Amino acid sequence: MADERTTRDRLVETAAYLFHRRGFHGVGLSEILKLAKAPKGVLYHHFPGGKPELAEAAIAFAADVFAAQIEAAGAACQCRGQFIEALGGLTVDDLEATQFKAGCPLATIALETAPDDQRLSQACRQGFDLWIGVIAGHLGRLGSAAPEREAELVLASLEGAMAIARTRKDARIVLDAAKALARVGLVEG
Amino acid sequence: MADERTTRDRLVETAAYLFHRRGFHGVGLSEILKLAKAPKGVLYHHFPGGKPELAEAAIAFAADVFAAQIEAAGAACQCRGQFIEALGGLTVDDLEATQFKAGCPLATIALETAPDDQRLSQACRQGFDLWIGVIAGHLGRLGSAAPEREAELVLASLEGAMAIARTRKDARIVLDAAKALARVGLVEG
DNA sequence: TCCTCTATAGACCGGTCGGTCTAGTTGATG
DNA sequence: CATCAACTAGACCGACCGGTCTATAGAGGA
Repeated sequence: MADERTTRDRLVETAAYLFHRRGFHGVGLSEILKLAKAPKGVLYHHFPGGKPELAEAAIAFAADVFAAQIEAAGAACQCRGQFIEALGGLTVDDLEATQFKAGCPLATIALETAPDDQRLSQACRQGFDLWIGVIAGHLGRLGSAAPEREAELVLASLEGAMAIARTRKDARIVLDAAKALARVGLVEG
Repeated sequence: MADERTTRDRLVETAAYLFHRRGFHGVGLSEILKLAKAPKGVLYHHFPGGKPELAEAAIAFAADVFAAQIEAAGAACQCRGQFIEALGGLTVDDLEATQFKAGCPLATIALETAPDDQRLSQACRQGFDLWIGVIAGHLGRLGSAAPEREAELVLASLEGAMAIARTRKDARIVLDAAKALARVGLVEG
Protein backbone atom coordinates (compact mmCIF):
# COMPACT_ATOMS: atom_id res chain seq x y z
CA MET A 1 0.00 0.00 0.00
CA ALA A 2 3.03 2.23 0.34
CA ASP A 3 3.04 2.73 -3.40
CA GLU A 4 -0.67 3.45 -3.64
CA ARG A 5 -0.36 7.19 -3.70
CA THR A 6 2.51 7.17 -6.08
CA THR A 7 1.07 5.00 -8.81
CA ARG A 8 -2.47 6.22 -8.52
CA ASP A 9 -1.41 9.84 -8.37
CA ARG A 10 0.93 9.40 -11.28
CA LEU A 11 -1.98 8.12 -13.33
CA VAL A 12 -4.20 11.01 -12.32
CA GLU A 13 -1.56 13.61 -13.02
CA THR A 14 -0.61 12.11 -16.34
CA ALA A 15 -4.24 11.90 -17.36
CA ALA A 16 -4.77 15.51 -16.33
CA TYR A 17 -1.75 16.53 -18.35
CA LEU A 18 -2.98 14.85 -21.51
CA PHE A 19 -6.68 15.67 -21.20
CA HIS A 20 -5.65 19.26 -20.60
CA ARG A 21 -4.00 19.31 -24.01
CA ARG A 22 -6.25 17.24 -26.18
CA GLY A 23 -9.49 16.62 -24.37
CA PHE A 24 -11.17 13.41 -23.35
CA HIS A 25 -11.76 11.76 -26.69
CA GLY A 26 -8.45 12.90 -28.09
CA VAL A 27 -6.39 10.83 -25.67
CA GLY A 28 -6.31 7.06 -25.52
CA LEU A 29 -5.74 4.96 -22.45
CA SER A 30 -2.66 3.42 -23.98
CA GLU A 31 -1.06 6.83 -24.25
CA ILE A 32 -1.78 7.67 -20.63
CA LEU A 33 -0.50 4.31 -19.51
CA LYS A 34 2.65 4.59 -21.55
CA LEU A 35 3.46 8.08 -20.27
CA ALA A 36 2.71 7.09 -16.70
CA LYS A 37 4.71 3.89 -17.13
CA ALA A 38 1.90 1.78 -15.78
CA PRO A 39 0.31 -1.40 -17.08
CA LYS A 40 -3.35 -1.65 -17.77
CA GLY A 41 -4.21 -3.72 -14.74
CA VAL A 42 -3.17 -0.91 -12.45
CA LEU A 43 -5.60 1.48 -14.02
CA TYR A 44 -8.57 -0.82 -13.57
CA HIS A 45 -7.46 -1.66 -10.08
CA HIS A 46 -7.52 1.96 -8.98
CA PHE A 47 -10.33 3.08 -11.26
CA PRO A 48 -12.80 0.23 -11.78
CA GLY A 49 -14.97 2.66 -13.72
CA GLY A 50 -12.32 2.92 -16.40
CA LYS A 51 -11.55 5.98 -18.46
CA PRO A 52 -14.43 8.13 -17.23
CA GLU A 53 -13.56 7.52 -13.60
CA LEU A 54 -9.93 8.37 -14.24
CA ALA A 55 -11.00 11.51 -16.06
CA GLU A 56 -13.21 12.50 -13.15
CA ALA A 57 -10.23 12.29 -10.80
CA ALA A 58 -8.05 14.16 -13.27
CA ILE A 59 -10.60 16.96 -13.53
CA ALA A 60 -10.85 17.31 -9.76
CA PHE A 61 -7.08 17.32 -9.50
CA ALA A 62 -6.66 19.99 -12.17
CA ALA A 63 -9.43 22.08 -10.65
CA ASP A 64 -7.70 22.03 -7.27
CA VAL A 65 -4.36 22.99 -8.77
CA PHE A 66 -5.76 26.03 -10.51
CA ALA A 67 -7.88 26.98 -7.50
CA ALA A 68 -4.71 27.11 -5.44
CA GLN A 69 -3.09 29.37 -8.02
CA ILE A 70 -6.08 31.70 -7.93
CA GLU A 71 -5.98 31.71 -4.18
CA ALA A 72 -2.30 32.63 -4.15
CA ALA A 73 -2.81 35.36 -6.72
CA GLY A 74 -5.68 36.80 -4.73
CA ALA A 75 -3.75 36.81 -1.50
CA ALA A 76 -1.07 38.92 -3.15
CA CYS A 77 -3.39 41.58 -4.52
CA GLN A 78 -4.53 44.77 -2.85
CA CYS A 79 -7.23 45.85 -5.25
CA ARG A 80 -9.83 44.47 -7.59
CA GLY A 81 -8.19 45.54 -10.84
CA GLN A 82 -4.84 44.16 -9.83
CA PHE A 83 -6.42 40.79 -9.00
CA ILE A 84 -8.25 40.49 -12.30
CA GLU A 85 -5.12 41.34 -14.21
CA ALA A 86 -3.24 38.78 -12.17
CA LEU A 87 -5.76 36.14 -13.22
CA GLY A 88 -5.16 37.10 -16.82
CA GLY A 89 -1.46 36.81 -16.19
CA LEU A 90 -1.82 33.32 -14.77
CA THR A 91 -3.74 32.29 -17.83
CA VAL A 92 -1.27 33.82 -20.25
CA ASP A 93 1.65 32.21 -18.47
CA ASP A 94 0.03 28.83 -18.83
CA LEU A 95 -0.68 29.35 -22.51
CA GLU A 96 2.81 30.52 -23.31
CA ALA A 97 4.57 27.94 -21.17
CA THR A 98 2.84 25.20 -23.16
CA GLN A 99 3.17 27.00 -26.49
CA PHE A 100 -0.62 27.25 -26.59
CA LYS A 101 -0.99 23.49 -26.45
CA ALA A 102 -2.89 23.65 -23.17
CA GLY A 103 -5.59 26.07 -22.16
CA CYS A 104 -8.21 25.48 -19.53
CA PRO A 105 -8.00 21.98 -18.09
CA LEU A 106 -11.78 21.71 -17.81
CA ALA A 107 -13.20 23.53 -20.79
CA THR A 108 -12.28 21.01 -23.46
CA ILE A 109 -13.78 18.09 -21.58
CA ALA A 110 -16.78 20.21 -20.63
CA LEU A 111 -17.54 21.05 -24.24
CA GLU A 112 -16.98 17.49 -25.41
CA THR A 113 -19.23 15.86 -22.87
CA ALA A 114 -21.75 18.31 -21.40
CA PRO A 115 -24.47 17.71 -20.72
CA ASP A 116 -24.76 14.11 -21.95
CA ASP A 117 -22.14 12.53 -19.75
CA GLN A 118 -23.40 13.32 -16.26
CA ARG A 119 -20.28 12.19 -14.52
CA LEU A 120 -17.78 14.25 -16.47
CA SER A 121 -19.86 17.36 -16.95
CA GLN A 122 -20.70 17.46 -13.26
CA ALA A 123 -17.04 17.19 -12.42
CA CYS A 124 -16.34 20.13 -14.72
CA ARG A 125 -19.20 22.07 -13.26
CA GLN A 126 -17.85 21.57 -9.77
CA GLY A 127 -14.44 22.76 -10.92
CA PHE A 128 -15.91 25.89 -12.46
CA ASP A 129 -17.98 26.56 -9.36
CA LEU A 130 -14.93 26.09 -7.17
CA TRP A 131 -13.00 28.65 -9.19
CA ILE A 132 -15.88 31.10 -9.22
CA GLY A 133 -16.17 30.76 -5.47
CA VAL A 134 -12.49 31.47 -4.92
CA ILE A 135 -12.51 34.41 -7.30
CA ALA A 136 -15.68 35.79 -5.77
CA GLY A 137 -14.17 35.51 -2.31
CA HIS A 138 -11.33 37.76 -3.25
CA LEU A 139 -13.47 40.16 -5.23
CA GLY A 140 -15.76 40.54 -2.25
CA ARG A 141 -12.84 41.21 0.03
CA LEU A 142 -11.56 43.79 -2.44
CA GLY A 143 -14.83 45.65 -2.47
CA SER A 144 -16.86 44.28 -5.34
CA ALA A 145 -20.56 44.97 -5.02
CA ALA A 146 -21.59 41.76 -6.77
CA PRO A 147 -18.69 39.37 -6.36
CA GLU A 148 -20.41 36.21 -7.63
CA ARG A 149 -21.64 37.78 -10.84
CA GLU A 150 -18.38 39.51 -11.41
CA ALA A 151 -16.42 36.31 -10.82
CA GLU A 152 -18.58 34.53 -13.36
CA LEU A 153 -17.98 37.23 -15.94
CA VAL A 154 -14.25 37.22 -15.35
CA LEU A 155 -13.97 33.45 -15.58
CA ALA A 156 -16.16 33.25 -18.67
CA SER A 157 -14.17 35.95 -20.42
CA LEU A 158 -10.87 34.29 -19.66
CA GLU A 159 -12.16 30.90 -20.76
CA GLY A 160 -13.38 32.19 -24.09
CA ALA A 161 -10.32 34.34 -24.64
CA MET A 162 -8.12 31.30 -24.06
CA ALA A 163 -9.93 29.31 -26.70
CA ILE A 164 -9.51 32.10 -29.24
CA ALA A 165 -5.91 32.71 -28.21
CA ARG A 166 -4.98 29.09 -28.84
CA THR A 167 -6.17 29.25 -32.44
CA ARG A 168 -4.05 32.37 -32.93
CA LYS A 169 -1.03 31.31 -30.91
CA ASP A 170 -1.25 34.78 -29.46
CA ALA A 171 -2.26 35.56 -25.91
CA ARG A 172 -2.98 39.23 -26.50
CA ILE A 173 -6.73 38.77 -26.39
CA VAL A 174 -6.49 37.29 -22.91
CA LEU A 175 -4.53 40.23 -21.58
CA ASP A 176 -6.85 42.68 -23.26
CA ALA A 177 -9.90 41.03 -21.80
CA ALA A 178 -8.40 41.05 -18.32
CA LYS A 179 -7.38 44.67 -18.64
CA ALA A 180 -10.79 45.73 -19.83
CA LEU A 181 -12.55 43.90 -17.03
CA ALA A 182 -10.10 45.27 -14.49
CA ARG A 183 -10.83 48.79 -15.59
CA VAL A 184 -14.59 48.82 -15.55
CA GLY A 185 -16.54 48.52 -12.36
CA LEU A 186 -19.50 46.23 -12.67
CA VAL A 187 -22.77 47.98 -12.02
CA GLU A 188 -25.00 45.97 -9.77
CA GLY A 189 -28.07 44.38 -11.29
CA MET B 1 -23.40 16.30 -61.32
CA ALA B 2 -26.93 17.46 -60.60
CA ASP B 3 -26.77 15.77 -57.22
CA GLU B 4 -23.34 17.11 -56.34
CA ARG B 5 -24.51 19.93 -54.18
CA THR B 6 -27.11 17.87 -52.45
CA THR B 7 -24.94 14.99 -51.33
CA ARG B 8 -21.86 17.02 -50.57
CA ASP B 9 -23.82 19.66 -48.70
CA ARG B 10 -25.72 17.06 -46.77
CA LEU B 11 -22.42 15.63 -45.61
CA VAL B 12 -21.12 19.03 -44.57
CA GLU B 13 -24.26 19.97 -42.72
CA THR B 14 -24.50 16.64 -40.97
CA ALA B 15 -20.86 16.83 -39.95
CA ALA B 16 -21.36 20.35 -38.66
CA TYR B 17 -24.38 19.19 -36.69
CA LEU B 18 -22.48 16.37 -34.99
CA PHE B 19 -19.15 18.17 -34.45
CA HIS B 20 -21.12 21.01 -32.95
CA ARG B 21 -22.43 18.67 -30.29
CA ARG B 22 -19.54 16.39 -29.51
CA GLY B 23 -16.41 17.80 -31.12
CA PHE B 24 -14.05 16.34 -33.65
CA HIS B 25 -12.79 13.27 -31.85
CA GLY B 26 -16.13 12.50 -30.31
CA VAL B 27 -17.80 11.76 -33.63
CA GLY B 28 -16.94 8.88 -35.93
CA LEU B 29 -17.22 8.88 -39.69
CA SER B 30 -19.65 6.01 -39.58
CA GLU B 31 -22.04 8.09 -37.53
CA ILE B 32 -21.87 11.01 -39.93
CA LEU B 33 -22.34 8.73 -42.89
CA LYS B 34 -25.26 6.96 -41.31
CA LEU B 35 -27.05 10.19 -40.41
CA ALA B 36 -26.37 11.68 -43.84
CA LYS B 37 -27.45 8.42 -45.49
CA ALA B 38 -24.30 8.27 -47.59
CA PRO B 39 -21.86 5.45 -48.23
CA LYS B 40 -18.20 5.81 -47.46
CA GLY B 41 -17.09 6.16 -51.05
CA VAL B 42 -19.02 9.40 -51.40
CA LEU B 43 -17.16 11.00 -48.54
CA TYR B 44 -13.75 10.24 -49.98
CA HIS B 45 -14.92 11.28 -53.41
CA HIS B 46 -15.87 14.76 -52.25
CA PHE B 47 -13.25 15.05 -49.50
CA PRO B 48 -10.11 13.19 -50.51
CA GLY B 49 -8.47 14.53 -47.37
CA GLY B 50 -10.86 12.50 -45.25
CA LYS B 51 -12.24 13.49 -41.88
CA PRO B 52 -10.10 16.63 -41.42
CA GLU B 53 -11.10 18.02 -44.79
CA LEU B 54 -14.75 17.36 -44.06
CA ALA B 55 -14.38 19.03 -40.68
CA GLU B 56 -12.76 22.03 -42.30
CA ALA B 57 -15.76 22.46 -44.56
CA ALA B 58 -18.13 21.93 -41.65
CA ILE B 59 -16.37 24.60 -39.61
CA ALA B 60 -16.55 27.12 -42.45
CA PHE B 61 -20.20 26.31 -42.96
CA ALA B 62 -21.05 26.72 -39.28
CA ALA B 63 -19.05 29.93 -39.09
CA ASP B 64 -20.99 31.41 -41.99
CA VAL B 65 -24.31 30.43 -40.51
CA PHE B 66 -23.60 32.15 -37.21
CA ALA B 67 -22.06 35.17 -38.92
CA ALA B 68 -25.32 35.65 -40.78
CA GLN B 69 -27.24 35.49 -37.51
CA ILE B 70 -24.96 38.11 -35.97
CA GLU B 71 -25.38 40.28 -39.03
CA ALA B 72 -29.16 40.05 -38.83
CA ALA B 73 -29.16 40.82 -35.12
CA GLY B 74 -26.92 43.82 -35.67
CA ALA B 75 -29.05 45.20 -38.43
CA ALA B 76 -32.04 45.19 -36.10
CA CYS B 77 -30.37 47.06 -33.26
CA GLN B 78 -30.22 50.78 -32.68
CA CYS B 79 -27.71 50.91 -29.87
CA ARG B 80 -24.66 49.17 -28.56
CA GLY B 81 -26.23 47.69 -25.45
CA GLN B 82 -29.18 46.34 -27.33
CA PHE B 83 -26.87 44.65 -29.81
CA ILE B 84 -24.75 42.95 -27.17
CA GLU B 85 -27.82 41.71 -25.38
CA ALA B 86 -29.15 40.42 -28.68
CA LEU B 87 -25.96 38.42 -29.15
CA GLY B 88 -26.48 36.92 -25.73
CA GLY B 89 -30.03 36.13 -26.71
CA LEU B 90 -28.90 34.34 -29.86
CA THR B 91 -26.53 32.25 -27.80
CA VAL B 92 -29.10 31.41 -25.18
CA ASP B 93 -31.65 30.45 -27.80
CA ASP B 94 -29.18 28.03 -29.33
CA LEU B 95 -28.34 26.48 -25.98
CA GLU B 96 -31.93 26.04 -24.95
CA ALA B 97 -33.12 24.83 -28.33
CA THR B 98 -30.61 22.00 -28.15
CA GLN B 99 -31.12 21.36 -24.44
CA PHE B 100 -27.53 22.47 -23.90
CA LYS B 101 -26.19 19.75 -26.15
CA ALA B 102 -24.68 22.24 -28.56
CA GLY B 103 -22.78 25.39 -27.75
CA CYS B 104 -20.33 27.14 -30.01
CA PRO B 105 -19.77 25.21 -33.21
CA LEU B 106 -16.08 26.12 -33.28
CA ALA B 107 -14.93 26.18 -29.69
CA THR B 108 -14.94 22.45 -29.06
CA ILE B 109 -12.91 21.66 -32.16
CA ALA B 110 -10.63 24.61 -31.45
CA LEU B 111 -9.82 23.36 -27.97
CA GLU B 112 -9.35 19.79 -29.13
CA THR B 113 -6.98 20.59 -31.95
CA ALA B 114 -5.32 23.98 -31.50
CA PRO B 115 -2.60 24.60 -32.18
CA ASP B 116 -1.30 21.19 -33.25
CA ASP B 117 -3.59 20.56 -36.16
CA GLN B 118 -2.86 23.51 -38.44
CA ARG B 119 -5.75 22.85 -40.74
CA LEU B 120 -8.51 22.67 -38.19
CA SER B 121 -7.26 25.33 -35.83
CA GLN B 122 -6.78 27.76 -38.68
CA ALA B 123 -10.32 27.09 -39.84
CA CYS B 124 -11.55 27.86 -36.33
CA ARG B 125 -9.41 30.93 -36.15
CA GLN B 126 -10.89 32.21 -39.38
CA GLY B 127 -14.35 31.61 -38.04
CA PHE B 128 -13.63 33.52 -34.85
CA ASP B 129 -12.07 36.36 -36.82
CA LEU B 130 -15.07 36.48 -39.11
CA TRP B 131 -17.42 36.80 -36.16
CA ILE B 132 -15.27 39.41 -34.46
CA GLY B 133 -15.22 41.40 -37.69
CA VAL B 134 -18.98 41.33 -38.04
CA ILE B 135 -19.53 42.22 -34.40
CA ALA B 136 -16.96 45.00 -34.58
CA GLY B 137 -18.61 46.41 -37.68
CA HIS B 138 -21.86 46.88 -35.86
CA LEU B 139 -20.24 48.13 -32.66
CA GLY B 140 -18.38 50.75 -34.68
CA ARG B 141 -21.55 51.83 -36.38
CA LEU B 142 -23.25 52.06 -32.97
CA GLY B 143 -20.58 54.33 -31.60
CA SER B 144 -18.02 52.12 -29.90
CA ALA B 145 -14.65 53.80 -29.46
CA ALA B 146 -12.68 50.56 -29.80
CA PRO B 147 -14.91 48.20 -31.75
CA GLU B 148 -12.34 45.47 -32.43
CA ARG B 149 -11.28 45.14 -28.81
CA GLU B 150 -14.81 45.32 -27.61
CA ALA B 151 -15.94 42.69 -30.10
CA GLU B 152 -13.19 40.37 -28.90
CA LEU B 153 -14.24 40.83 -25.29
CA VAL B 154 -17.88 40.21 -26.08
CA LEU B 155 -17.17 37.08 -28.11
CA ALA B 156 -14.74 35.70 -25.53
CA SER B 157 -17.21 36.26 -22.72
CA LEU B 158 -20.03 34.57 -24.57
CA GLU B 159 -17.83 31.63 -25.54
CA GLY B 160 -16.71 31.04 -22.00
CA ALA B 161 -20.15 31.59 -20.56
CA MET B 162 -21.53 29.02 -22.98
CA ALA B 163 -19.06 26.40 -21.82
CA ILE B 164 -19.98 26.97 -18.19
CA ALA B 165 -23.68 27.12 -18.98
CA ARG B 166 -23.59 23.73 -20.63
CA THR B 167 -22.21 22.07 -17.53
CA ARG B 168 -24.99 23.66 -15.51
CA LYS B 169 -27.79 23.22 -18.01
CA ASP B 170 -28.59 26.80 -17.15
CA ALA B 171 -28.11 29.74 -19.50
CA ARG B 172 -28.32 32.41 -16.82
CA ILE B 173 -24.60 33.07 -16.86
CA VAL B 174 -24.73 33.89 -20.57
CA LEU B 175 -27.50 36.42 -20.12
CA ASP B 176 -25.76 37.94 -17.13
CA ALA B 177 -22.52 38.30 -19.02
CA ALA B 178 -24.25 39.95 -21.96
CA LYS B 179 -26.15 42.29 -19.68
CA ALA B 180 -23.02 43.29 -17.81
CA LEU B 181 -21.11 43.97 -21.01
CA ALA B 182 -24.01 45.87 -22.47
CA ARG B 183 -24.15 48.13 -19.48
CA VAL B 184 -20.52 49.14 -19.16
CA GLY B 185 -18.81 51.24 -21.76
CA LEU B 186 -15.35 50.08 -22.60
CA VAL B 187 -12.69 52.63 -21.85
CA GLU B 188 -10.23 52.93 -24.65
CA GLY B 189 -6.80 51.53 -24.07
C1' DT C 1 -24.22 3.46 -79.73
C1' DC C 2 -20.30 3.65 -77.13
C1' DC C 3 -17.10 5.96 -74.39
C1' DT C 4 -15.85 8.64 -70.52
C1' DC C 5 -16.08 10.89 -66.41
C1' DT C 6 -18.41 11.87 -62.17
C1' DA C 7 -20.83 10.07 -58.45
C1' DT C 8 -22.69 6.30 -55.66
C1' DA C 9 -22.12 2.08 -53.17
C1' DG C 10 -20.22 -0.83 -49.70
C1' DA C 11 -16.90 -4.72 -48.76
C1' DC C 12 -12.72 -4.80 -46.77
C1' DC C 13 -8.22 -3.59 -44.21
C1' DG C 14 -4.83 -2.92 -40.47
C1' DG C 15 -4.62 -0.51 -36.36
C1' DT C 16 -6.24 1.15 -32.13
C1' DC C 17 -9.89 1.72 -28.97
C1' DG C 18 -11.66 0.77 -24.07
C1' DG C 19 -12.13 -3.11 -21.28
C1' DT C 20 -11.49 -8.00 -19.19
C1' DC C 21 -8.96 -11.67 -17.37
C1' DT C 22 -5.41 -14.41 -15.19
C1' DA C 23 -0.99 -14.72 -13.20
C1' DG C 24 2.73 -12.96 -10.44
C1' DT C 25 4.65 -9.90 -6.82
C1' DT C 26 4.78 -7.63 -2.56
C1' DG C 27 4.12 -6.41 2.15
C1' DA C 28 1.52 -6.56 6.35
C1' DT C 29 -0.26 -9.67 9.83
C1' DG C 30 -1.02 -13.92 12.38
C1' DC D 1 6.82 -18.99 8.01
C1' DA D 2 2.12 -19.07 6.09
C1' DT D 3 -1.60 -16.46 4.60
C1' DC D 4 -4.11 -13.08 2.48
C1' DA D 5 -5.18 -8.82 0.48
C1' DA D 6 -3.47 -5.07 -2.25
C1' DC D 7 -1.14 -4.15 -6.06
C1' DT D 8 1.44 -4.83 -10.44
C1' DA D 9 1.80 -6.80 -14.92
C1' DG D 10 0.53 -7.57 -19.60
C1' DA D 11 -1.72 -10.88 -22.85
C1' DC D 12 -5.91 -10.88 -24.88
C1' DC D 13 -10.73 -9.55 -26.69
C1' DG D 14 -14.45 -7.81 -29.68
C1' DA D 15 -15.80 -3.46 -31.48
C1' DC D 16 -14.96 0.34 -33.94
C1' DC D 17 -11.76 3.65 -35.94
C1' DG D 18 -10.29 6.19 -40.36
C1' DG D 19 -9.08 4.95 -44.81
C1' DT D 20 -8.59 2.19 -49.34
C1' DC D 21 -10.27 -0.34 -53.05
C1' DT D 22 -13.12 -2.20 -56.68
C1' DA D 23 -17.60 -2.37 -58.85
C1' DT D 24 -21.52 -0.08 -60.58
C1' DA D 25 -24.77 3.55 -62.15
C1' DG D 26 -25.87 7.27 -64.96
C1' DA D 27 -25.46 11.65 -67.52
C1' DG D 28 -23.26 14.01 -71.69
C1' DG D 29 -20.69 14.21 -75.68
C1' DA D 30 -18.73 12.15 -79.96
